[in-house]
Amino acid sequence: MDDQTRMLAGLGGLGGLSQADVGDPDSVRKQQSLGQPQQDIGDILQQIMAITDESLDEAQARKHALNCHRMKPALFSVLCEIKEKTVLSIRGVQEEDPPDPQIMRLDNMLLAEGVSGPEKGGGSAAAAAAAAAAGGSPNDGSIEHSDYRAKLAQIRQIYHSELEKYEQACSEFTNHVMNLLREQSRTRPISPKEIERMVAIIHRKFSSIQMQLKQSTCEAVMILRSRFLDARRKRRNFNKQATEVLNEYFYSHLSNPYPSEEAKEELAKKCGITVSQVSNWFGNKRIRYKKNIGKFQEEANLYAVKTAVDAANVSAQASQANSPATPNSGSSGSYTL
DNA sequence: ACTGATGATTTTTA
DNA sequence: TAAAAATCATCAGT
Repeated sequence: MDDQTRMLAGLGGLGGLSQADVGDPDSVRKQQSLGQPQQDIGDILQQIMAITDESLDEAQARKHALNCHRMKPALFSVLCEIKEKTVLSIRGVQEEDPPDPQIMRLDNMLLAEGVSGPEKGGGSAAAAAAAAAAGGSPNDGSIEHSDYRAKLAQIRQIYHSELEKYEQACSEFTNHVMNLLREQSRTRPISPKEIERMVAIIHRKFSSIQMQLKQSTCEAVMILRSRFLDARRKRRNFNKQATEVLNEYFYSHLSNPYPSEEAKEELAKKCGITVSQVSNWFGNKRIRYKKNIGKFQEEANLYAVKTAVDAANVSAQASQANSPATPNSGSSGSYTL
């Protein structure tokens, strides 16, 4: 409303000015050339207002007539220019969209899990790598992991089909809108920039939908992981010999049961476990021993005897080397009490 | 099913 | 930052 009145006022002012310089011999011609379009504009506006009351066919015909009007291109460019200067300069400024950190995080995770990576090959390779990393001992685990892999593949398949569906819908919709806008841009001042902007808006909407999909996929994978790969859920006790080695070290260093990094490495090697597992074991052992020394007394005595026997064994063997005539050179088992 | 043992993880502390 | 402490989740014997 306000715009309209202002525009009319502006036009009136223009007319007043041109009427003011009467001395100019060109003024008559000017007035004619200005007056003629003004009248045309009025006609055109009236025609436009009338369109709503007419049938579609008629409207179409009129539209065509308008399109063919000699003033149309000029008016159109003016409209475009005005629009460019008002709307776009106001709203089209904050165009930069930084890559959403959240969606990047999700993408990275899905890639790491082998869900969104390259086709089958990458996925199975990742799964195999995960299986190899998780399965410390080669004998067990392959059955559980095949289950895990199957479930992961299922998630992967759902994810991809959904993603494809969204992508297809997005491009379909974008094409539709673009065609519509292009069609309309012949009669309405729509710049390519605006079409671009619209496409960007559509893409943003669809990508937010995609993010939801990614998020739920991530959740599913996490649940699957915690169900199958969380070490606590498939804990295996160390074998007897390993715990024996660890206990031997622990009780023979009872005054300072803190193996150095090198000692841990050696113990890990001896027991067929990792260094961090050795650290865990000593952490658990220290706190549990301290909490209830009485409970561990028997075990402590046992290992004290064992180490003493071993020492004796070693010295015996040493002395045996000195006097090879000594009988009963048998296994350490014969010394156990 | 119940329960103590045990390996792993998380939180607290020095 | 490593160790202590608390806690979790499963194992394994009954």
